[in-house]
Amino acid sequence: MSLNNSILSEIFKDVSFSQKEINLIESNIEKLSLKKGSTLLKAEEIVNNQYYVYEGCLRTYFIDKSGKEHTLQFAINDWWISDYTAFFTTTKAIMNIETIQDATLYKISRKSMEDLFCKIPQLETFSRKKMERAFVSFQKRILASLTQSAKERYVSFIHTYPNIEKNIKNYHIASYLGITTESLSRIRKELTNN
Amino acid sequence: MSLNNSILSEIFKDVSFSQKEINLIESNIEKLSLKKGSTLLKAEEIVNNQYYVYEGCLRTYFIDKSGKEHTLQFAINDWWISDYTAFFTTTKAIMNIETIQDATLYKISRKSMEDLFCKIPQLETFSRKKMERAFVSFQKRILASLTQSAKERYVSFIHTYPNIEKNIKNYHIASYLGITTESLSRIRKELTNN
DNA sequence: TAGGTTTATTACCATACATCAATTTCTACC
DNA sequence: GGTAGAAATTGATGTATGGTAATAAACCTA
Repeated sequence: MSLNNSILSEIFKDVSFSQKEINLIESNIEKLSLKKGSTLLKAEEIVNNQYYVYEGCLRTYFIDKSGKEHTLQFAINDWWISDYTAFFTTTKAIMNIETIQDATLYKISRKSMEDLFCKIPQLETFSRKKMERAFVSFQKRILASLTQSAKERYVSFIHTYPNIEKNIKNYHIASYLGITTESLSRIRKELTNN
Repeated sequence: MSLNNSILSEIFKDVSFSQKEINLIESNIEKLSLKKGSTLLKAEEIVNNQYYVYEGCLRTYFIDKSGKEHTLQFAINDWWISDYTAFFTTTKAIMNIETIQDATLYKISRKSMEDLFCKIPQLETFSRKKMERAFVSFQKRILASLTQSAKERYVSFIHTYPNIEKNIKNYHIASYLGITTESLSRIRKELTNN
C-alpha cells in the first residue's frame, strides 16, 4: 500500500505501469524485514511465495542425508529467491533459505503472480525474461562444474560476486563451490602465495 | 504450411489455437530432417533459432581449451534444444549441437517467437512455463553435482533417461556426468558385480 | 579488554577420479 | 561372415580434493 512507483520499477525493471496497475500490484505484494540469521524457508514446508531482495544477503541451501549443507544460490540486491523447484511444481520445499545479512524483501505469492500475469501481460513477459536470465546463469554454473577445477571456480566466483564475498563466510562459499572449507582454505593460501 | 493441428498441439502442449493462429504459427515454423552425425550448431555461430525435437536424439556440448568435450544436454522427443545462453543474450554460440540419431526437428527463430508472443499471449505463457521446467531440471542437476558421487549420478541418469541410454555412447554419458569414459566403465563394472 | 565461541588454517593421511597405455569387444560395411 | 576402425574395458599409477584432528585467528559480547 505504501509502495511507490520507484520501488515497483526497481522490482519490475523496464516495465512501466498505469496508476491502476500500480495499485493492483501493491495490493499483492508485501514488504518484509528480516534480521541476519533468520530462516525464511525450511525444507518440507509448502512454498507459495517468491521474494525480491531489496537489500541484504540470503542463501538457499540443501541439507543432504549426512547433514552436510550445500549452497545452491546466494541472493543480494535485485535478485529473486525461493525454492523454485517447489514453487513451480507445487511440491514441498527441499531447500532452506536463511538471511546472511539483515534483509529487506518483497514477497509475492504464486497465486498473485498468476493473477497479475492475466491482468498485466507485461508482467508475464518480465517473468519469462527473468527465467531466461536465471536459466543462463544456471547453465553457466553447470558448465563450470564440468570444466573447471575448484581453484578456477573460486577465482571466477570472487570475480562474479566481488561484493558478496565481504558478507559471507568462507564455508558458505565452499558449500557453493562444492568443496570443503579445508580445501577452500588451501586454495586461498595458494592464491595469496602467487 | 503442411503442419497440422495435431503436431502443433504436440509442440505447444496444453495450448489450443484458432485456425487463424494455426496458420500464423505454421508460417513461422520450419520442419527439418537431419541424419545422425549432422551438426546443427557450431561454436562461434550466431544463434537465431531454437528447435523442437519431434524425434531422434541430439546433444549440446562444449569444447574446452584442451579440446575435451563436455555434454551439457541431451534432447529427445518433446525436448527443445539450442545454445540458450547465446539465443537469449544474442551473443555468439559457445556450444555445439549434433545429432546422435536421425532426427526430425521443428525450427523457430527468436524473431518469430517474439512476434508470436505479442499476437498469441498463450504462447508466452507456454514459453514461461517451459523455462520454469528447464530451470527446475538444471537446478536438480546442480544439486546432484554438489551432493552426489559419480556412481550415484550415473545411477540416477539411467533411471531418468532409460530410453536415451540405448541410443548414445558411453563416452557421451561420461562427458555429461563430468567423468572420463574409463571411470564410467569402472562404475558400470561395479554395478553389474553387485 | 577479557573470555568464550565461531570460523579459518594447517598437517597428515585417505579416497575418488584422472591419466596413460594396452587390450578386448563391438559395429559397420565390403 | 570377415575385417578394419571405433568404443569399451582393464591395469598401473598420478593428482585433486576429502576427512579428521589439532591449532590459530577472528568475532562477539559482557
